Amino acid sequence: MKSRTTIQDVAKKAMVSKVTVSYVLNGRDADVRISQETRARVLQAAEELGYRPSGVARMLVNQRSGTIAVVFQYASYFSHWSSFTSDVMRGVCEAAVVEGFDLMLHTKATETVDQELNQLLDGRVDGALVLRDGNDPMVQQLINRGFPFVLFFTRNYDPRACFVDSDNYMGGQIATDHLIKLGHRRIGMVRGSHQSTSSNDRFNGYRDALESNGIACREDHVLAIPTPDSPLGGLDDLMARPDRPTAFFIWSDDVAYPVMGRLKELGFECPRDVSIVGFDSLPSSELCSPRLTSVKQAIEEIARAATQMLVARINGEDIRQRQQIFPLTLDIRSSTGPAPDLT
Amino acid sequence: MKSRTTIQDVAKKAMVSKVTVSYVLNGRDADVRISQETRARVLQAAEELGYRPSGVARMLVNQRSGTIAVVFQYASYFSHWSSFTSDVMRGVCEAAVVEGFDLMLHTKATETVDQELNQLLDGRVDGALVLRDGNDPMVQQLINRGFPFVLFFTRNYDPRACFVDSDNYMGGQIATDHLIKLGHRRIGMVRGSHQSTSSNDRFNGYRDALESNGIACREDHVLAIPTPDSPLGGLDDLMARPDRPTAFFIWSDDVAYPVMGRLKELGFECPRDVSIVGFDSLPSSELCSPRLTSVKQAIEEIARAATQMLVARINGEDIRQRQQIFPLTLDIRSSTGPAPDLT
DNA sequence: TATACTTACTGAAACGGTTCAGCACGATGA
DNA sequence: TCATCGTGCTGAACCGTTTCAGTAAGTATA
Repeated sequence: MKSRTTIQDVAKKAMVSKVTVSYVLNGRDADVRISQETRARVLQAAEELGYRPSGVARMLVNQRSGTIAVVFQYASYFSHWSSFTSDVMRGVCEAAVVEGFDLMLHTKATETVDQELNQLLDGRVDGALVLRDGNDPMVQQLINRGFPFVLFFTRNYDPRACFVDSDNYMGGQIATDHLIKLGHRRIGMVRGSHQSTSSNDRFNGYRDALESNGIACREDHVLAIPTPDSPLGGLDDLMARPDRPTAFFIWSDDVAYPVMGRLKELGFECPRDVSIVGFDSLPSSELCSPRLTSVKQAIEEIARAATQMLVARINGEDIRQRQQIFPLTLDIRSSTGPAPDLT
Repeated sequence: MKSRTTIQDVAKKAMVSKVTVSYVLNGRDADVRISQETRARVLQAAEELGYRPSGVARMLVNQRSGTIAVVFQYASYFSHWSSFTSDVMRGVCEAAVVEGFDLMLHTKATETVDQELNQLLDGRVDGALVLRDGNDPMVQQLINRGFPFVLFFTRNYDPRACFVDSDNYMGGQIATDHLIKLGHRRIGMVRGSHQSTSSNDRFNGYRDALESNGIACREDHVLAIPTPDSPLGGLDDLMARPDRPTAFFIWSDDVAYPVMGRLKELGFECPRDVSIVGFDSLPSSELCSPRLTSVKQAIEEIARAATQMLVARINGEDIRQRQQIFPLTLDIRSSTGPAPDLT
């Protein structure tokens, strides 16, 4: 295991001090003047030795790593690396390249919050993009420490926190409005976790859309997302009732697919008997049959915005707005249609 | 910008030397004995100051970062962060967590190979998982430098190189065999780049399967994957001919979808008029209509295996086998059926 | 001929840890 | 009483850079 070529090696070969090598290689012509001959000698020595400066040593002295961390939820019912995550990463990568930052991934299922914090605070990253729930204990710790981070796809209203999120409330509204306009009056929802802000916001949007149209929001038409324990449990019962929903607004496309599958098995044709609106507008929603109407988040844009906001924080710039909320749009496809006549 | 709490601060507060702090915090009881009182004092001081050791300083002295890089192709017709990439990352993350390594992402579109190398060789990572084509100039550089890395989903037969790959040749074979067994004799292919080993292997498997069944491989039945410039150009012409293929083996599912779409527009029903076999068996292939028969790679497994191999290399273990090749399977769905009678 | 100003370069300290060798002290054994 | 040993701790060197303050020599200015 031969050890790395250091700046000292280059210095010796070029018969100058390592300081000179540093100045030449970093092109700091403004600060220190180096003669052309010396410069050439240094450059050649570096070239011949195949010298690569140690980023680690640099980080240590500069107190800056030029790297940002992306922190994911480490466990969830859905896979970490779904299409959603892909879009997120694309946005983050793009923005990071532009801003000149490298990326670290923190999806590690460490034992304790403390261990996770060690990872983030050990100087290897200048800041973090956090895709955890805004109430995660770790988030509070980061706030208290004054560590530069930006939440995305979630919220935390602490005045010291920054976040970029979709307008989930609006998402619930436009999905529900669309169904109401199609004549549906009994609109069910398959909702996400009660712990998650996004989930609650979507639900509130759904409820308010109903109520502002004079439709009562019925608890018994709201189902929880399936888990390994209770996979679509309530759906069969609900659809067996005479006052069954004629449409569903569903937490996410990933959940909408199996729901559509189950409804078909139960003999309901979509959209003739029941309409479905999903959330995320995954690429697959264009391929499935019927093509799924779905609320679309500007995932890449949000990811880019969050990255830019983080970089601004790292650079100590004044953040004009610490909260950014992006509007949502509805991709109308063929899984939604006029309400059936059930009289 | 208050500077970080250092080991020195803890030492002062606990009234010991920083060496003692280091020993206590690292639990090096075997090497150096510390009294219970001192230990307690140090621990408390560290706790009260909220001390987090600098990973950077550690890396510098240990000459080891506990981090591996994942290097992606920086440009391609397909999106970086497709479902394929998701699966790859899931496998890599899992294995990295188990092995105790952190992850850096290198998808950066740097100007030159040299700049990219700087990134990898600057000591921030102990090794790299490389998802570039095996002939990428960067790969050769890494080999020459003796940098620990493992290629995956591609190959390089240099004896100093390590790789983990799918048996693409076999993939081409089983896809084609399946079609032949269904009675197809005129089987087209939409092939990938001529530069990529995987692509050539798949093609060779396809060709050999044909020929070992007494069917000539016809150049005019082989199309290139669509690019922004020539989107599915040759397909229309090919299908207009009387000796058109009755089946296609297609480079990837991502390409298969638009091909299926176009065939439908041209009035061909799948699988009645034409059968399609894709490659990757994406989740969407279960959702699209008809459900797409597709060759499946053990993506996560390969990613895990590559990660483990890399860690072994980093740890200086003797690598038993520097090449691992994983078999492929065929997910038979409804896009393939008996050959139509075209007489 | 003394003074100031460039030019070209360098020594030493710092960044925040780890490791090695060694030291002071009290207890033990001969 | 002296050598030996174990215990508990520390000084100094080191990892590979950058930065600050300075120095020595040559050149222009007065």
